[in-house]
Amino acid sequence: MTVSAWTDDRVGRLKTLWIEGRSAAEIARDLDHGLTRSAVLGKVHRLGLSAGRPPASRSARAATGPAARRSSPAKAVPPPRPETLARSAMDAPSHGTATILSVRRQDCRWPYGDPGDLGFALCGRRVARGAFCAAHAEIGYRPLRQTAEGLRALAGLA
DNA sequence: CCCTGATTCGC
DNA sequence: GCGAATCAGG
Repeated sequence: MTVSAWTDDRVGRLKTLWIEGRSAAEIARDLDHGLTRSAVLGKVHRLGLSAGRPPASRSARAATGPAARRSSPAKAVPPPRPETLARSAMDAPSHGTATILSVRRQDCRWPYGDPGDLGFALCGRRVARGAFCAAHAEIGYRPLRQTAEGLRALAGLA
């Protein structure tokens, strides 16, 4: 019985992880099975997840590569990119509630203010990923699109 | 050189 | 549908 490597379970996890911004290689490792990052990428594309998802950091590679080099049958060009700011980034608190002494493992460590300042604080919301809450993780961890804009919004500036 | 995603194409 | 190979790029 040759069962497809892509069981509903794995596809589900793939979607989740991909949307979270995990890299293809990382997902391949997480899903286990002999899956390679190529397999993951291939599946991602077949699922149409890469269309408008996380550009990670690579600049949109428009048309250079095997495609352009070989034939390039006018491939689908990613048209709309509506998202302007990570939603959860907007949910970030305007100041912290934890301190260096009170912060626990499950408290977001995103810093507010100058560490040498009396009012220095850490975010303190529940950790979602790594050391940060969901909103701050989006800003602090690489696979973010508009990092600069996110920080700007967070700072309350325009 | 490590890594990233993107694309193609034989299977 | 699948994924290795290959690509451009950081």
